[in-house]
Amino acid sequence: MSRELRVGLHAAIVAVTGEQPRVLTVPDPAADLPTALPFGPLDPDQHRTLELGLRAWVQEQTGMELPYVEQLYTFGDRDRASSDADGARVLVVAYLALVRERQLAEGRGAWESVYAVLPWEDRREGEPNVLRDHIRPRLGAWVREGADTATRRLRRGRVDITFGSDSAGWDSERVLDRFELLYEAGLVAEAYRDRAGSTRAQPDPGFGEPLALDHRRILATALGRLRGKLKYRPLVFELLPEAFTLLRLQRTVEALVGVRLHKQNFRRLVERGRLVEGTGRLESATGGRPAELFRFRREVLHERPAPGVGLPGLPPKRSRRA
Amino acid sequence: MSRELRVGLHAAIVAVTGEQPRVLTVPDPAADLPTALPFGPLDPDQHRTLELGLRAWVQEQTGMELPYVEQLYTFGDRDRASSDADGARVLVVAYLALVRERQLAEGRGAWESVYAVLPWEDRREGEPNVLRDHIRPRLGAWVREGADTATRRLRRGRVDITFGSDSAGWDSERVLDRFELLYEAGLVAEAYRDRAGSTRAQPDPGFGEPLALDHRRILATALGRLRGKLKYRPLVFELLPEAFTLLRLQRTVEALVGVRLHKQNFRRLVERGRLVEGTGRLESATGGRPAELFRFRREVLHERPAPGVGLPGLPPKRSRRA
DNA sequence: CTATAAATTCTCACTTTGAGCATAATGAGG
DNA sequence: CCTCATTATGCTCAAAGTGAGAATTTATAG
Repeated sequence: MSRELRVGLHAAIVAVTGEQPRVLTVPDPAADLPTALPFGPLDPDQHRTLELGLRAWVQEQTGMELPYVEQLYTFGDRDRASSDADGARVLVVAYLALVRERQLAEGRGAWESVYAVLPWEDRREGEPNVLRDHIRPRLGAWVREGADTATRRLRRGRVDITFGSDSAGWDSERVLDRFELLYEAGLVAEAYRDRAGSTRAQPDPGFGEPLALDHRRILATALGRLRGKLKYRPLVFELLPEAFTLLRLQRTVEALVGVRLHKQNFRRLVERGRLVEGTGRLESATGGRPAELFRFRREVLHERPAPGVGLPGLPPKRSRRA
Repeated sequence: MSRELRVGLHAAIVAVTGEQPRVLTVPDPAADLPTALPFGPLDPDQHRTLELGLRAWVQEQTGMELPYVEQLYTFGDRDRASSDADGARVLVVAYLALVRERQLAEGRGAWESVYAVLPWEDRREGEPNVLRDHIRPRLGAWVREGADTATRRLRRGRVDITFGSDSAGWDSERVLDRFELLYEAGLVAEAYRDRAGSTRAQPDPGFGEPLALDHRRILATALGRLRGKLKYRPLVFELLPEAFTLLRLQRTVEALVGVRLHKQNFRRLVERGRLVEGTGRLESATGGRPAELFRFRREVLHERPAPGVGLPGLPPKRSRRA
């Protein structure tokens, strides 16, 4: 007799408010951890498609309609927070959704800062201290702990390629690789949950706020996908109001990618790509010269096959000092 | 009482032999259609991860080990060839695998040409006739059939952006978009299977060989993903022998992307990216001057975060005449 | 009226692309 | 042996795209 099989639909709903990327969280139903992403089981009878099922659960738990939804990945590891208390096998189908910032009704969830969950991903002010002071040293230790030379070289290679080094730069899209590496190295709280008798003590607080279940992994997948897709699809505009200044657009991209951009070159890219058009109106609350308000040119969707914001290089502030 | 839920693991196993991309097919177990991709149900007790389950099924059905496997997408539409005969709800988790060309043991599957299944995707000799003579006209008809002006404009936009037009070029990665459009327009055999009483007669033979179940959709997803990823990951080398000439490398990329490339520029990209290194040995069966044999420089994986073959433009043969 | 903060415009050197021409090394046919 | 077809490999050049930063404009806060 075969074990029972269930499928959960989970949503990383992302918005950007006040130059911070945020993710919508709800109280964890299991209640031993504070926050979870909205999720619920697929109902084979009611839900005609997976995405409709997801929308139904999000609607029920947060009252929210989702204008943009995209499937991320299906997780099914047996030993990784994906089996129920009653021993059923549970698959997790994870989705990314993008919404504009908005108020949430009481008790219908809260916006959690993405970088509170994944602190090492925000490099807008240069490499964050937590990376230099906590993460890199402990990754270094993990490399040295490798049983033999081959293992150590392999580990060193993985650390370098995911977290960057002198030779290889920081690849903003490798969010999931970085999280998985921290998980394998036993540096994030999830590692304790899954392999109870781990060798280490509780991880440093700097290693980010864990979420319920596998939800931090889902968030990492979502952020990585979002960062990658930004470059060739005009997704940012899902996160912005109808009219916005170019600086606001830039700040929103920066918030997501976790890196500062060169202002003039960013504008050049956006304008050359004909992604926006001026509205004539001005925004005067800028603290300086008023900025023109722009709107997204929806037509690009019918003009070029792969429009996107692209990423000009960052100004050489406190970077490249790994 | 809830309907039963099952999960199928399906593999698009791709190789390139003789300048043709191929996909591994096995006899369809249901036997009313000739060929299917290898697949089998997830066993919640035996399969520790989804990928291991997939490998087990492929091993059993084809005797093949898979060096490279990547999850593609999870399909779960209730009304689209994804529910079993006995009425259970079935999810399909689709994977892409890459292997080197090899002989198959008797009755352990056969290599089917990818472009026999998706003929409109091969533009190496310019836009294929089937597109001009059959597909575009019927898509045009579908556009005109739209109930109102808005619908027609929307349809026209979708056709232009997926199949290209004067303004928008051909985007080789939109393989799935194209298949889905043909499905919606009722031009591929799958559309008949799913909505029995369709308005149209059988589709033209030029619309490609259907596969069992939803497998052509999976193949379209696989090809699109492969085409996209080729540009920033060194996947081609999974499909090539240890040593190869630069022309062979180029032909393999061309076979997958379905487009001809400019030879000198292609080489420049490959060499500047330091993706390969010469072996000193020569291949003399070229029909002209012998070519040097190269090998993949595995080190790039530890040097740059996003190496890949990139795509120089195509020579202006019979192109851009949509 | 002046300092400060942004917004907007321009420049400029440098790299990367797209295309095509030129030269080199084979085997086949005379 | 000589010539040609065939493919490999090198080289050039203009056009377009990038990275960095200077200069100019128009607000607001004293």
